[in-house]
Amino acid sequence: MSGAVAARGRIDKRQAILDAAFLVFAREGYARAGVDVIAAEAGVAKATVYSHFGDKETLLREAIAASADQALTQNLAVVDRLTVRGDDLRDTLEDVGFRLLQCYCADRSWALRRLLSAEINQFPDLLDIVHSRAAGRVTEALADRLARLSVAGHLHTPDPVLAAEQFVALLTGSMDARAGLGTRRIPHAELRAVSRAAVDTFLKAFAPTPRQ
Amino acid sequence: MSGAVAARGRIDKRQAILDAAFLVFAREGYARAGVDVIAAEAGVAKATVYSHFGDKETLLREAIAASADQALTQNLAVVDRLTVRGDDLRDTLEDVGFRLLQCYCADRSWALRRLLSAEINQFPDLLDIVHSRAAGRVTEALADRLARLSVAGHLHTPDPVLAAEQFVALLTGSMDARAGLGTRRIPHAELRAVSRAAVDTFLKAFAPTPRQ
DNA sequence: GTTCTACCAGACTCAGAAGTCTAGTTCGAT
DNA sequence: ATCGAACTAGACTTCTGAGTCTGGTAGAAC
Repeated sequence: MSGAVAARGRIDKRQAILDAAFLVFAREGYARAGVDVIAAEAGVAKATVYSHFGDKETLLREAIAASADQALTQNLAVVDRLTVRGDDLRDTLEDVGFRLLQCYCADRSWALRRLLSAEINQFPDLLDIVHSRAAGRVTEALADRLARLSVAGHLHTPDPVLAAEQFVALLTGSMDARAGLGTRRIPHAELRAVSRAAVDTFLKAFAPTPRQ
Repeated sequence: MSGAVAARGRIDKRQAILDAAFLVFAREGYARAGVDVIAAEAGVAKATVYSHFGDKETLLREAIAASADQALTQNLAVVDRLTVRGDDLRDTLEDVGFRLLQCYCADRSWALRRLLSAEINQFPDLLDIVHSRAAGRVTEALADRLARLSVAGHLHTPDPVLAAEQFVALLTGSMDARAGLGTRRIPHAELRAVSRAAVDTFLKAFAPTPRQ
């Protein structure tokens, strides 16, 4: 007699609540979001939400932390592809750039950044939650890869951290305007073009031999 | 007997309300912000706010529009400094970059971007209000200047719009992380360093003679 | 079978805030 | 002097939403 929703058993209600909470918080903002709406969206009673998380504020923090963890995982998986294979470095960079842009432009990524911007004044600790779990580490990991490429002679980056920052900047710098803060959908072809342009400029600045 | 506040007469209550509204909206977010708080901050009765703007939503739009206008003016004034004088182009670019960063990192700028991010889902038209008045036009104006510099032989930018986008990206790309979305204060020296690094990379990519 | 735990549906309390209304005040113009 | 427009202080209505509580159900452990 159990409905399709409850069929999975009693486990991972928690995860369902976190997902629904992030969705609703992102859509409506913290203040407008109703806990009853979140509960309904998660297919759960309001009291269950409170028994799991205590109050709305805690729910926000946990939902954001979970979302940041998820984003970090995806980003690191992309950065891991940046290895010195037999292929052309330019192609590899363009591919990694494109995939990073896909991560950056995912709905959940925009939602996370918007939500963070929105609530940073009320909950300053959200910054640390997200930064320790996502933003900072990606640049760091990227810097590691660039440093390796430098050592191997494929790049010339005296300051790998700066190079990583600028690579990410060239990729994502124009996306806020292009994507209307996530309200406009961007075609893959445009992401490829942006990545190509970014790699173009990046390699002009950091190619090992100052040729051409 | 009139207090110092009311001494200026009945005029420009409107502007005081707009300023206070932006301040409070930015600090608390649209939903949390109380119209009575805004009125108090503006040194005005709540009824006066309603007689001027009708409702809270209109007040938000007008406050954001006014703030965007202000930001645009400041940014354009900076871009106007990008001319081909006798000086070194690098110095000029670094100066313009530094000043653009100062605009970007002004409290009101962070507040505007955060507020826009926060309310973009509830009020999608805010995007057009701000974009038509600010973000888009700055890159445009910058592209014009870069095109001129190209024609004069000081730069090599086949696509001035792309070059302008990338210049801005190199400048501002790392500021979100550095400034903690505007919660951390950034020393001038760091802004100068970021500008120098950006111009470095920019010139490597777009200098007219592919020398060195 | 009993019991314990997690859950559900919904009623309930309480606080805060939008927007309205009233009565009185100040200022400029005629 | 007086009239009208803009303003003030604050009471008032109404609604929304956080968090609590109650009574009842389902499944798992024993």
